Amino acid sequence: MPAGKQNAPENPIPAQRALGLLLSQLGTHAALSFGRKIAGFGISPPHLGMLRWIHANEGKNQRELASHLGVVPSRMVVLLDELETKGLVARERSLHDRRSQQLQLTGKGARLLEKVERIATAHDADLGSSLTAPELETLIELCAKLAAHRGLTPDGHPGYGKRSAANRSNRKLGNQSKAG
Amino acid sequence: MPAGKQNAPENPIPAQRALGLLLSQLGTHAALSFGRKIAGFGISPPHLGMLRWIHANEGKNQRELASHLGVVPSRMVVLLDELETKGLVARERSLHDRRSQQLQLTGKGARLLEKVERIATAHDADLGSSLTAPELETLIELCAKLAAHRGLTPDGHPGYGKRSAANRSNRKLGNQSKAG
DNA sequence: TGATTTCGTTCATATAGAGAACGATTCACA
DNA sequence: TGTGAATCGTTCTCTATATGAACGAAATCA
Repeated sequence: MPAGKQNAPENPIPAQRALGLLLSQLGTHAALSFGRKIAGFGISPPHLGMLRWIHANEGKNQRELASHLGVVPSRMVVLLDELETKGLVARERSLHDRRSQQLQLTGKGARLLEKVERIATAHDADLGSSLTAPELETLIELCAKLAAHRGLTPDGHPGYGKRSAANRSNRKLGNQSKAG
Repeated sequence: MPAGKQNAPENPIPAQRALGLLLSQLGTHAALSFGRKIAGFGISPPHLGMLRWIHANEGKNQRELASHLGVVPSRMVVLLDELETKGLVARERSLHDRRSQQLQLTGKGARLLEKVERIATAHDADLGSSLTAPELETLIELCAKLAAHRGLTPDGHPGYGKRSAANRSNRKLGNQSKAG
């Protein structure tokens, strides 16, 4: 489909077939387009991940949330500030340990989460709309297999800090962004 | 492996099966881990994309490179400065149009590209190492199908600016990063 | 009790990316 | 042929994202 670009001497894997490149493209596309869909609600994909976790783990503190998501505590403060300012999440000093903040969704937060989950579901359906049902099933299965093998669990998924769940130990990176 | 997290009331698509989330996770993981592998050479994945394109399109100018990669011109200046400083790329004022800069790889750049392509090939192999050969073939095929349907060509792939090839028109986004 | 650790926070800093404006040049065309 | 418009690359400014150091308050250890 695209023209021009025939004169490549060496021949590494043709770009169309490079798994890493494909995944990077698709992942970025999926995340950005989803981000656009929920931007109107004033939240970003990272925020959604937080809302989900808080919803499933009411009363846990910031530390736990941060480590599940692979975010540094100081960053978590900012992200939570944003959600709290919008009235979606409430921080409450724990009675047992007055250092820690217990997190919970507000009614508004819970309602918003529900709405956004519907959008996420529709987004997923849209993403796979060019495949047949069995193809889609296969794709998801293979992706899940890959993710499991790389230690990528639904919690602490990349996109929250460069130290993703799978790299929590690995310090020291050069400069880079995404793509490959 | 991780415990706790059973009490989710509504039930949207279980996170393990959400295509968008999986792709976002895998894509970010693939890009970051690849970025780590080539960081030692002083370049990042975006730089590699540039080297590839320049190699395949010697003599074209920055404008063309920028638009193929979906990067804003002012950003391209910086990225090219980095490659030029490292002696990998040469800018040369065009004789026909003295506004534009013709791009080409230096010998050093070409040699580096070759080395890095080998790493990329190995990286791809590693990514798919948990699948059987036919599974891998299937996965790549399905991903390619998805990518083609979304208008994501090997040129101008996401990871270069938030306006990926597929969104070149779409302005105005809220705040967001990746993940979905 | 005093030393140490933990939690959340602030602050300083770094990086990536977008957009506005600009000088130099080229182009359109009257 | 000359002038206004468009184009190319650049610099500057701003914002978003992310990290790490240091710190106060509180808890825990010894």
